[in-house]
Amino acid sequence: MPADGPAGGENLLFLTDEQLRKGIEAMFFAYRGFTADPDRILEAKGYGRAHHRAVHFIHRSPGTTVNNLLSILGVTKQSLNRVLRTLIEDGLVRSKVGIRDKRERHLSLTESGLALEQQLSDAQRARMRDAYRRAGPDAVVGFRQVLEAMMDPEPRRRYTALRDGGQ
Amino acid sequence: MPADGPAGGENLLFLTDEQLRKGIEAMFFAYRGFTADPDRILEAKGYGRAHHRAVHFIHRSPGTTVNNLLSILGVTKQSLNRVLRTLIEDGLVRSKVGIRDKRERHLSLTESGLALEQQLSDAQRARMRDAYRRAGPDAVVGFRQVLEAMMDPEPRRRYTALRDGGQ
DNA sequence: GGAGAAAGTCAACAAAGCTGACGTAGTTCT
DNA sequence: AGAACTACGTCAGCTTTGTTGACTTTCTCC
Repeated sequence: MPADGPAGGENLLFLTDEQLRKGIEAMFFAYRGFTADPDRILEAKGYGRAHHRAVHFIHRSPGTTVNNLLSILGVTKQSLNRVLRTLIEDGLVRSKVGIRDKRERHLSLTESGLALEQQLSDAQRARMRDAYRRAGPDAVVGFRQVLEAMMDPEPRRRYTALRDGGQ
Repeated sequence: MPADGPAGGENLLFLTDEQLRKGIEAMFFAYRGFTADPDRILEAKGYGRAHHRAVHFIHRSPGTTVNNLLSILGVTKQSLNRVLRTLIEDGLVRSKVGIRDKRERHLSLTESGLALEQQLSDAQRARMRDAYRRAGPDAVVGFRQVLEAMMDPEPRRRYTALRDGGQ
């Protein structure tokens, strides 16, 4: 046992506090890089990260309801409403009264909304593509596995549902 | 060429827009999980994520100066100062006037500051450890590679310097 | 010794989160 | 038909954390 180190036989060096600390800091710095490009674009247009998230998820699920968006984003309706109102006023998002249930509002992107989404996701995908390319396919698989394991159960359920089914 | 798909020979399926979109969303949901546990602890004590970051990096580099911390965190000194002031008032952080240069303040954690840091990093490491364990060592290597490739150059330089040298 | 740079502090403002209360329209249950 | 519930929107007010601008103290260099 002494020869195998404190872990006692298995190779668990990747679970040391030091390794975990590095993972934590990597997550911090990487997330900042991940949001940096969209942040610059958004700032120039007077929007923030909250607008980006709304636009992204409306784009992914056109016709989604406010309530639906709320549970994906995990914010209060007052907070989302503030963002949504400016997006609708600026003509980037369309809100249509539901047919079956008229209490619901179905959200979708307008032409200019789609244009902004394109611009934002182009920038973010470029960053992601570059990282993927430099790290290689095997690393990408591992990357996704760890991220998925790090999510809370409910977002994970939501994520994996879209992961494979998403076209 | 048609048999190999549009990429033309290489296996670049992991670079499709759809794959990249999944990576982007995974990053979003995972980061939320990543910060969830510390956020709960902090909220109970009346602190926010900014306090966590300050405490973390002071812990990692005791005796660091305000300016140094500033460039790691990438915020304005006024913003950091507000956080630092409450931490000092509450007796979690110690600020010592520099000996060689009296303009500088050297920061370090007090006993109770260390206790909070411990509590926060325990929670965050537990989450990270669990994710690592479930994904396995190979996945962890890939995870770190992609994150590193996603950072902006300057944070990456700073990160890799600490990555291997850190104790 | 004086000019200017550097480190840190104070004040005031903005974005985006939160809670709580309330209104309105539409749906469902009894 | 009436009561209860749901979806959405809004007002008011608070917090955290980012910003810029103005200021003091301290050091460095000419």
